[in-house]
Amino acid sequence: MQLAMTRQDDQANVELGELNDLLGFLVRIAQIQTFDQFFEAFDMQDLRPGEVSSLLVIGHNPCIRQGLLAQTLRIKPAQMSKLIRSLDKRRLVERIIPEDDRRSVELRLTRKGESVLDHYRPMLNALDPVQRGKLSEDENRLLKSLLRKLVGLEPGREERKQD
Amino acid sequence: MQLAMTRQDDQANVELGELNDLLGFLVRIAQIQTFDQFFEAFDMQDLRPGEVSSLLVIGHNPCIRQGLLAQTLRIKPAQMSKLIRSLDKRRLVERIIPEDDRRSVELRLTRKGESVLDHYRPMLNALDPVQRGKLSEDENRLLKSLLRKLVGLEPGREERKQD
DNA sequence: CGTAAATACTTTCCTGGGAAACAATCAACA
DNA sequence: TGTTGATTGTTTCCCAGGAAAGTATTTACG
Repeated sequence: MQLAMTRQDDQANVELGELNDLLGFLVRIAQIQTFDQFFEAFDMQDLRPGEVSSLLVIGHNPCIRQGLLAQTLRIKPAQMSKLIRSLDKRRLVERIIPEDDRRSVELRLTRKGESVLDHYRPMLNALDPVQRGKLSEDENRLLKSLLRKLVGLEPGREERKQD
Repeated sequence: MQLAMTRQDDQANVELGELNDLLGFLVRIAQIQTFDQFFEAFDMQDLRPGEVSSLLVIGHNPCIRQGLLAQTLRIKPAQMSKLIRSLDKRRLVERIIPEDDRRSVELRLTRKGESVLDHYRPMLNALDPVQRGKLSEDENRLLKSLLRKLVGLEPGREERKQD
């Protein structure tokens, strides 16, 4: 058997230059990698990242309005519309048109949605960089904290309280 | 004039739940934000992120092969093909078919490519979170360092040498 | 009340990026 | 040398996601 090494594989000595110091580039690489890992973990579950995060937020905020959900997850309203329609078709969420504003849509998890979420929730742990041996506990906590600060999100639990 | 505040704007008190602690989510938000900032800075320059990073890497690695460039930037070969074709059409890069392997393509910046790059390079600084007042110097350095570790990239300059 | 503007979501259309099939070239080896 | 298989890049086709226009409902105000 041959060494499956081609000239292409000397990726190591490509000089990245200022790219290696450009946050946007690093974030993009991290994004690709985390997405790959997601699809690896959720393989064949026909649940996509946006759907999982939508289910999570709906679960924590029953009767949240669709527009607010979209805004929270940085998903464009047009796309959220399709996404929710799909979740609705699969009976994972319930669309409620409130009487006091019939333009809007309120969202709740169905029983089925809750159980699906409970079932797949453990998989999220598999995505943890600590689990994957990429970072230490401290590094992981620090990284997330810095990212939250970068994007202007509220501090996580472990940063708010000291217990 | 009315307060442009609608019920939708109480985004602050949406409970993110475990999402707030999920690295993949934070990375996605950061990605969206850095992309927005890129397009803000490079507005109307018809240079897209992948094109800028390609130019940068080609500049630092003259005669790099197209496949290796794609692999380095995590851009799929099919897309790199179009991207390079576009840069070629605009005379920013030169495609060289080497005699010793006529399947492959070697890339160099043209004179025009170099000057375009030099001209827009300062804009990259505008994307720096320190410049934008989002992070301190130390936080920025730390964040990038952690991201590099997460994705398995070589440490940056400031981590290698201590001068 | 009635009309105009704002809001919330949806639909339509289009572009960018991915997967898979393809073409060209090179390497291996009888 | 000739044939098989691997490598490199390209083309084709398809789908997710974005922008803009459209629909329904509500609010503002004369």
